[in-house]
Amino acid sequence: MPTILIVDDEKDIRELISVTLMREEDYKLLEAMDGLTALRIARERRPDVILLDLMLPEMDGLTVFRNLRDDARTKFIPVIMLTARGRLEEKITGLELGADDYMAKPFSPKELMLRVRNLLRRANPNRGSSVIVSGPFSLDKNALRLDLEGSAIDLTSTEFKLLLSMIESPGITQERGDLLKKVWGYSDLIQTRTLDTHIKRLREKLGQHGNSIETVRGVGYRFLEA
Amino acid sequence: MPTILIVDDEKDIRELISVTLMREEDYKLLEAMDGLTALRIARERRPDVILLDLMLPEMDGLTVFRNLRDDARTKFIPVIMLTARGRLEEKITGLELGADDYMAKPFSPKELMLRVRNLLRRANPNRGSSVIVSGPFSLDKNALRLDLEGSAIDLTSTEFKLLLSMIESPGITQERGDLLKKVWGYSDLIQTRTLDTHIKRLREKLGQHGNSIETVRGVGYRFLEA
DNA sequence: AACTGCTGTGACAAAGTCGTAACAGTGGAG
DNA sequence: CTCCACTGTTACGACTTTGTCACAGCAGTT
Repeated sequence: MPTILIVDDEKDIRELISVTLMREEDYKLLEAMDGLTALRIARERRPDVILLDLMLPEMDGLTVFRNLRDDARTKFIPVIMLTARGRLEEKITGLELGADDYMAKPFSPKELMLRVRNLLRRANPNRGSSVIVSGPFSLDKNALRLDLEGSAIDLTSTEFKLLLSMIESPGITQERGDLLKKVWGYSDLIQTRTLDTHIKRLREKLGQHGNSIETVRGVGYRFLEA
Repeated sequence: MPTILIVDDEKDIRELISVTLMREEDYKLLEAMDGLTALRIARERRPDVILLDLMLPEMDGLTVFRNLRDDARTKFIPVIMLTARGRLEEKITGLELGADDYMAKPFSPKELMLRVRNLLRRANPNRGSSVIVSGPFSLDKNALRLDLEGSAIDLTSTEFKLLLSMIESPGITQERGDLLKKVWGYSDLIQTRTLDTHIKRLREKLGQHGNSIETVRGVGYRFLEA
């Protein structure tokens, strides 16, 4: 079910949107009333679409938007900006910054529906399954890249496969034999330090998060859940 | 039969929920009216799902929830939070803390049914099976780790296997020969002090709970049930 | 009390495991 | 071709785990 995050400090608007959306399709709705909360929710729940009002207390909408785009976890979530009719400058700035759509209040329910559906349709195929997220880690299978707290870390393909194998089942210990088979295609029996070496290289690249990879002596390694 | 714990101080709500749930499926229901009782029941009976109202006398729902998550015995029990409609902050906090679902009162019976069934389906297969619990002990097969009253104790793989062999049938005496066969693969006849040595090391690591392992002179050892 | 068989304990050596550095082979990019 | 990042392998030190032994202590019996 698609998840939609609504960011607006006016309760009426939030309810109007909820009602409008829910009338025709099944969505999961999240709501935030201020920018900081919105950013937090966006990072943690990773909605499929964000409806972002530009008039917010404290942190204004454009700033929220920039923050969304600067963080790997939320970089690709489509955003529809909302604002009072006629504030042309904001509109221009917003679209310049890369907002995916823009709506002036008051908007018609039908229009809202259409825009949301539109974004959902075009947004999903690209990403979704190719990005795996766990805590501050975000693995992009296509780019073979790891984003850690927003900054990119290049991994070699072996390192990537290794990390992926562990991160796919966080908290579960992967036995040495299993990892060797999965990543290298070796049979279980083999006696080698290759695995250890690559674990070491991974830990180095993960920096302070290196200890997310835990050694389970006599068994293997496991990735700690966030 | 799945067990469900209802935590709410309003009798009406508890009854409403009971009636709703029992109408369609067979559940075993437990009830608690305050946080402390809820925690105790949760630890002792280990329900499959907990319905937790956030408005409770004395200890509030979020605190109860944190306590549930901090204790290895209840860490993985899915929780559905209940609260009066519109208390958005609580909802956000709850979900942030890792609540598995959330419902605003008043809720429709059908919705309740669906969410409970949903959680039951998805909760157990993944994680449940790897953790074995007995009294204050909680063995995590994945981490080869023992949680004793919430704090972690590292065990070597031999110690782990040994403890597991005994804890799987609490109260039943395991003969020396059986343990040697199970843990070490030795034949029964062998004469060795190895078993005793490892029992000793286990008792040491268990600290004050070391006497949960009882010697049955001339036969073997047994793990006392809580 | 003395005896006897079983258990607990501390010490130790052997085996096993892990992390690390160094090195060499490989293949692709320029 | 040359360079270089990537990879697998080896050697080695540090540390942990394990099994064994000798012996002290204990429980139940006589």
